[in-house]
Amino acid sequence: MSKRTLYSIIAILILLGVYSYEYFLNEEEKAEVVSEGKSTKSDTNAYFLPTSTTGQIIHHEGYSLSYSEPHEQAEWVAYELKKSQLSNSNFERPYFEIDKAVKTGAAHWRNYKNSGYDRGHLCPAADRRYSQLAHDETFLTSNISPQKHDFNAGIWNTLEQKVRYWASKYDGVFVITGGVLNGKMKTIGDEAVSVPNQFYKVLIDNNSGKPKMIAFLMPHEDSNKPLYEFVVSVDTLEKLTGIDFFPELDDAIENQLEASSSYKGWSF
DNA sequence: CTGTTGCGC
DNA sequence: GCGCAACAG
Repeated sequence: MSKRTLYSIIAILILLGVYSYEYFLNEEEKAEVVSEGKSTKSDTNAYFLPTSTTGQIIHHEGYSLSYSEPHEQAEWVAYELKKSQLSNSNFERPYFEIDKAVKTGAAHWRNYKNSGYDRGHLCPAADRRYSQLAHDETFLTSNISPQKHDFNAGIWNTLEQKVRYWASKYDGVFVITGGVLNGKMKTIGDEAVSVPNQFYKVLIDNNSGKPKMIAFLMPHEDSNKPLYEFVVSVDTLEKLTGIDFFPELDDAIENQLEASSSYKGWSF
């Protein structure tokens, strides 16, 4: 091997090293931007963003949300729960933090202190256990709504567990959830965080060929009724909230699926 | 799993 | 305010 050839090889190796290093840095920067909620999630077949009635959509690494400043909480939180993301890792509960990506200023956790209400996760911590970052991110106050403890630890928890069951059974589901920010509501704390009178959840499974949907609307109180008694059509929720849940979906399919309050195809 | 409260620093 | 332990449905 000539000296010249040797130098060429060394030069190529150095260039590769520098390139890899820069690529690595870019990846880091991207992750940083996402966690600050500044980037835009690309529209994939698996990612459905509802419309925002507030004009403030924020993207985090593990979920997106639309923040309602008057009510100091999200009007919806949306995320895909893949089967591969289901995890048993048990992270320690971090402290709640103000979501700095909310330009109008997200609520402080102090509003909930001694209020008698739980800091209820909208995107459950248990749905984001595939990484420490994703898990800890669910403890931003933009992902929290005041919930009665009996409700949160009761039927709402049961529903969240059912979502994980479906994510496993159907190889992933897309989830949209929030409180109904309508009508007369009690408020808590100095910042007057609204206490929703109802909570909803909308699911779409687009992994089995033809998409299927199911929606739940629950009064803000615990119940012993079976989950399927709370199934409503997506149309009902859209009328109630003013949110268009699947604007990207083909209109014909959207109309048909959203009108249905049948839970056929969803195994309880 | 879903959470809160109390205590020491 | 943070870290940790104890407790409740």
